[in-house]
Amino acid sequence: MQEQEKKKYYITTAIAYASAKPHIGNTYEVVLADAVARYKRYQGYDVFFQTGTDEHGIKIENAAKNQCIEPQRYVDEVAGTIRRIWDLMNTSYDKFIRTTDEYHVEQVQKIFKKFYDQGDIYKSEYEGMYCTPCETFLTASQLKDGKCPDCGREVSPAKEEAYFFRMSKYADRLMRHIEEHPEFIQPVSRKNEMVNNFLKPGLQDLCVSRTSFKWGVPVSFDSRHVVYVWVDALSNYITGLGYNADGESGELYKKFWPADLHLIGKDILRFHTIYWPIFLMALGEPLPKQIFGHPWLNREGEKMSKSKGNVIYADDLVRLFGVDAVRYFVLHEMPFDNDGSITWGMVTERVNGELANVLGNLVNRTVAMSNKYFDGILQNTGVTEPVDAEIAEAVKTLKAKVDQSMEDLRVADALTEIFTLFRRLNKYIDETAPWVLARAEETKPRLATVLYNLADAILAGASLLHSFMPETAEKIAAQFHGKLRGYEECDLLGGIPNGTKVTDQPEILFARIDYEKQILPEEEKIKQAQMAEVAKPQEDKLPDISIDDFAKIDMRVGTVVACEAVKKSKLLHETIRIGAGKTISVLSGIAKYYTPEEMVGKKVIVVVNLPPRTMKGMLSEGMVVCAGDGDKVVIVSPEKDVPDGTKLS
RNA sequence: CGCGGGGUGGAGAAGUCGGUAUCUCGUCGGGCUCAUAAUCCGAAGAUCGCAGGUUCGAGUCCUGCCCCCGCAACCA
Repeated sequence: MQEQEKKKYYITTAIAYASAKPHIGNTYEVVLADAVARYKRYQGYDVFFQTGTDEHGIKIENAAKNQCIEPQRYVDEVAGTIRRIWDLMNTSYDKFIRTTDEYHVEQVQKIFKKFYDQGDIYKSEYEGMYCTPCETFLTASQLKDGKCPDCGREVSPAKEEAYFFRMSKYADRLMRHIEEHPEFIQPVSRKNEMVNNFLKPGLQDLCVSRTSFKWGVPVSFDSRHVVYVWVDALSNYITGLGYNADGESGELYKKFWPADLHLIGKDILRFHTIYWPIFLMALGEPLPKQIFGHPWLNREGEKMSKSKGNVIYADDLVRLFGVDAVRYFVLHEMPFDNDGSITWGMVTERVNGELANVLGNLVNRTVAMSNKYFDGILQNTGVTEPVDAEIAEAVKTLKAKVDQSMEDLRVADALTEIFTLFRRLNKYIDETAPWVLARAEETKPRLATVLYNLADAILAGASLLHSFMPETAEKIAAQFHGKLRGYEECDLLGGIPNGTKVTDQPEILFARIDYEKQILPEEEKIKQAQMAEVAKPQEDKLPDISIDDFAKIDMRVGTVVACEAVKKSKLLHETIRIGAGKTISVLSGIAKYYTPEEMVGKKVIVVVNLPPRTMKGMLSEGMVVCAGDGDKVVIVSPEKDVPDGTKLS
């Protein structure tokens, strides 16, 4: 970079929805952004890193109602939790914006008005399914079994007055922008998805206001409406910098907008690559330079969910492994465009195999030898061997490699490169065999240089590591009583002054962890606690019925005599014997939980007096009684053997 | 034929413009003893989902098929 003025770099994460405590998958995004932000600062950029919380919407309104508190109090609490976790992860954000902040609300109102005045927003009617008790509109995709996902009750079609944004007006311009800026949507594989699925078929106008709930930014010229999520949430990227829709924007805005990078989850890529640019076009503001939709961190292929007791939270991880171990894990373990995976066992393996064995042990043995052979004094005597050049070369090329990886946002690769240096240094120790050099007086000068080189190269590596694991890098520097190096000199050796004394009390950077003893019991505890929390009593008890109502249900014991999976569905097709020579055909949505083989021979309970129904072209004449909900389903069987056809009462 | 993503040694991944298949973990054998039962070296192990095709040559390009994962539908 030239000596001129520092280049600016504005990076944001998506703002976190303040309805619940974020799990490690959500936390990953901020850590990733933090690593990028820190590295850019290290390279000399003037960085502004913004994150925050999205605090409006019906979900929050309802959650607050359930706790009998004001929505504002509710979001204050959750936003506090979120910010505490971001801080716990040692993220270096410059600004934490909340969509309930006054300046934000004011600007959102102005932006909305401006769109309306320009004719980009018009009033119409929103049609959809409506759940009356919850007072919520639901899209087809939100419905669960055709019913309300929250209360499970019937929904009915309804209309609501709403404002819409005329997306079509800007679609061509956006399409052109995307084609002309191949780097705009990252990873590129997602670009086609957006273009083919949303732009090419023609953009639908977007509903941007609601009257069905109150907890949102009021529309200034129509008090029955509140601004619906996207205009509100996306605007944070400019309001946080002091954007002013009808006047002079603040200095920060002038300096930092447009954003260099919006780092978001792949699920909301559509909103950031289509709606957000169009809003900006409508405002006459420049578009962000790049939007990166990162993959998800899953739990061994499954989604995290409390009812499975497999949600992993950042604070639990930090308690058991330490901040930098968690940062290392999420940054290193995430592939570039596939979803990543996390388990307690995997984190343990990484901590032991890489942080303790490769890095921690390297620092430890280097410090220990310096103390043992030279009372901790580092001295470059100039006695070199050809192998030293290889180390110098490794240090020199490391910077370029990390630069390139970070440029491509391949943060995991950058970390791998740094650890490749540490592995190389472990090898260097074996190649030079300091303990052999220590045996004779005449090889002592060589020994001194070897230890000096080691310390020197470790410091260089630690300097580059700082963006990813700040605490660890500083701890390493402290052990050598040295300083982390600036970007300009981190690829050069010889930076340690001769005579520097290393610590005589080496600290273990990462202790090895015994999974069975230290982690497993904790993991179990956490799991139990989550499942207990989810097991809700009373609450969703159905209305009372009479004994007569119950008597109307004809349930029989049956035996599955044949069973096959129905192709391309979640269905199993069972043939069930419900009496001598009498069988019925039943379809059940349990293919995810049982294989056809294990179903055959099972005793089940069948409801036999339901009207037959056709699914996937096959007839179902009854229903197998199961226990459970969407996440876990088990078949109910009689506790002792009874003949098929036995009635339940 | 719903949309999208993916199938590479036991596990997880890399593989840019087609040219000897790479890394980490694990396994086995060996070395070393400074170090956190750490470290270093070596070996075994992949017909790169299957079948065709283009090519002097394909994990990499084309066609068809199979399987897995999200989302949608179905889930009496």
